[in-house]
Amino acid sequence: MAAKDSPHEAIYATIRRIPHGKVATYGQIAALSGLPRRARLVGKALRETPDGFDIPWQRVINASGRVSPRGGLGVEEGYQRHLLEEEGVVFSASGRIDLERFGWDPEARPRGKGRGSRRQSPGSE
DNA sequence: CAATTGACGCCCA
DNA sequence: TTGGGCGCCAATT
Repeated sequence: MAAKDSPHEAIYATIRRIPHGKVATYGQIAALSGLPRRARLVGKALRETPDGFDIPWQRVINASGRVSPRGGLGVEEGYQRHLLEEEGVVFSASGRIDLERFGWDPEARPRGKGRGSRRQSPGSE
């Protein structure tokens, strides 16, 4: 395959490590991939990614906590939402996700034997 | 080489 | 809170 050490690979790798039931923003992915301000590049990379790819692209959303319109065509906007709901992610009435609860925390990522840190928010719900 | 676009992010009204 | 505008950086035409 392409022997390209493009940032694409780093982006995919970062997205792959997003835990189940959580979501990350483009800027988050970009930063973790070593691309401080290249949130758009992440989006571009994902756009190049065909449906059925082995990465949880559905967990990638924008900083607004909403799924990106993706240009309007391609897949129904409800599709991504459905996938996230299946993972346990809850959408607000406005169609937004609580990044406070479902936002992936890269700093809290257990490595090695770390067991879990639970970022449970005492929210009202 | 220059201009335009873009699965974005942040600030202001 | 929601909506609109400007900015950042790279890729594409």
